[in-house]
Amino acid sequence: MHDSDQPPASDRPNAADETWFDAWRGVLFASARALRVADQDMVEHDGFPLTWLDVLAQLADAGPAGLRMQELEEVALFTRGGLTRLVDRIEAAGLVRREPVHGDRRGVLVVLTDEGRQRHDAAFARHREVIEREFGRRLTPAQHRAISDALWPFWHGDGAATSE
Amino acid sequence: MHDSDQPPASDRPNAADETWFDAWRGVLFASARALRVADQDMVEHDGFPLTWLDVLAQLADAGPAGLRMQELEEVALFTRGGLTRLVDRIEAAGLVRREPVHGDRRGVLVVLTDEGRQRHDAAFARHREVIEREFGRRLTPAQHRAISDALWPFWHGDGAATSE
DNA sequence: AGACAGTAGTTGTCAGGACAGCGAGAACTG
DNA sequence: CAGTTCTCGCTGTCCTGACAACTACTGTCT
Repeated sequence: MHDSDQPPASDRPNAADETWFDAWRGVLFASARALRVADQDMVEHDGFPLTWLDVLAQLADAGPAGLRMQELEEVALFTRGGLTRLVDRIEAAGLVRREPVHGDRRGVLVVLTDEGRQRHDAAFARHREVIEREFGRRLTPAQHRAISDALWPFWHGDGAATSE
Repeated sequence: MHDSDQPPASDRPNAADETWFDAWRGVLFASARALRVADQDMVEHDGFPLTWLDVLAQLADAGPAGLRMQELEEVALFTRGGLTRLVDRIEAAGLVRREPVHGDRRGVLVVLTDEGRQRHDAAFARHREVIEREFGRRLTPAQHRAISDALWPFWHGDGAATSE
């Protein structure tokens, strides 16, 4: 947020100690920009926001058995709390349904409906295209590799989920 | 969000067409994780959230003349709308004050107070430390360089600010 | 079995962000 | 200089996310 007019790191090799901050800024801006565009696009074309895709994608990955609220909350990227109402909305739209858990009457199983799966598939395909356009195509394959390798630990366990 | 258990891109060089998606995921998770930790830390230690720092930092960069609401909205990273109430809160906390614009009675100039500058400096210093810990120290200098160079266009003009 | 702690999910309540509409003022036009 | 249009920031209203009770149920311990 500061020093916004400095040249890229490659132009000032003496500032090695500060380079991490430029890297951070890049990550921050790239994600903020792409997410905003992707969210707008999804609301416009699919009729629901990115948070819904987050939930639907987890359920699509989980298979036909669905997921319990608790499991869903653990794996979802955006929503840390307030999952109840989010699922309420998605259920009201008919993309998901709640079922009792066999053997635990406290629990609730969230399952994709047929329409939910279709809408997810369509939205996810479109989402990939948007991200590819807003992010992927702006970089070279070598850059993809470099970023992917460097940032891989952040989404592969590593305590990335909740806290330290 | 899918394929969450695959090895990193470096382990499956044949999937070159898909590597951008892993890079995206890395960017997404890295920023989400660091931002969440940073926001929590800031609320806890500085008493205000990251959105305030965003505003304060822009004002600190802008110099003693301050910024008009409109300019502030253009450069702020997080807040797209609703800047009025955000500035209301920051003003109520005494970190900022509104002044009339000489020669345009519609406009409002937002200026840092002395306390605002002090609080900004402290919060920003701490914020850097948190980001360095949560992001910087997890990567090598070479990786910082690679990411910084690749993602630099996203925050350096390029239409990265608001829309296409 | 009865008491007790732990777990699962929902609900109440409130703060923050999104969006549309508003009035005041400025700029442009004839 | 009157009329129109545009800009600037504020306000009303709704929607979503955060946090804290609260209910229902499970499991354990004696």
